[in-house]
Amino acid sequence: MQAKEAAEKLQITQRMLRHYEKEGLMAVGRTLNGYRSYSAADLRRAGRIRDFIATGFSTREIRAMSACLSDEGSGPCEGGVEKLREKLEHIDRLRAELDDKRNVVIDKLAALQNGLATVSSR
Amino acid sequence: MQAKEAAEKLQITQRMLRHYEKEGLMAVGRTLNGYRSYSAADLRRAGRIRDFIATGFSTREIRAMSACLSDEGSGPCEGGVEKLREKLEHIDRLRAELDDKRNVVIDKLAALQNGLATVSSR
DNA sequence: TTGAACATTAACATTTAAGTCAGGCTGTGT
DNA sequence: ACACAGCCTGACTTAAATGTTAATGTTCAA
Repeated sequence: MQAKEAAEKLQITQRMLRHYEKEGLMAVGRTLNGYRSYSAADLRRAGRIRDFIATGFSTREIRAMSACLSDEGSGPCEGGVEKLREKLEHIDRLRAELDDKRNVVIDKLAALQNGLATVSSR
Repeated sequence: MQAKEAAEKLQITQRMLRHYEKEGLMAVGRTLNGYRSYSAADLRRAGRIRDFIATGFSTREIRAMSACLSDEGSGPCEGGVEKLREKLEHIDRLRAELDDKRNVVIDKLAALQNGLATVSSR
């Protein structure tokens, strides 16, 4: 599969795919004419890279745990799990707080509706 | 509380605190001498900003949902929940894959140990 | 065979987070 | 009074992720 299609499937730009490659996060094969040719495995790997980056990991960090990126459960995944856990902590904290806020808003809305109901039913 | 202590509590640098301020993510009061004075609410807010940034949000995104940052469940939190959900998707995907890999490794280890056990018990 | 669509590389630009350093004020203990 | 630690601002710097553009090659269909 060539670049355009791969980028579309991954919902990222071709530029980013090239970026991953230049940063040494993945190696992509070429066809005779020199065009990049993405295998299914390449797609999966690129998808993981995309997710890592979207989650705030730098290319350096990602490179450091490239064992996590290949399909085969190869290496010891150099601290990948721990770092992900850290990220999760950040996210969980935020989510908890946001949920609280959402509940407050919902409560307010409910109170308002009750108030209206009371008024209109009187 | 002044800058140094605040930074220590949040486990970030003073530079980052100043950065948050300059980016318009938070406003910090000053004492008579011009020193920044961080209130408990400021600390909480800065902590949230830190978490958002560590989770891959840009200052622009954070600014856009600043309603999510104040202590009071004020605004409608401009898409904050949805974006967080997206981040969670990324993380969840990665976590699932990493867990799979970890399991593979664990299985291999177990197999190895079994093998050894079998051998040694023979 | 010409043009549209897609590919390539390379170079330049922008934005953001964060480090670092310089020059100067403040506050406190001796 | 002095030193020392902490604060301030501002500017320079770096690294990363992307965007953008330009110049050029390839494929394919009309």
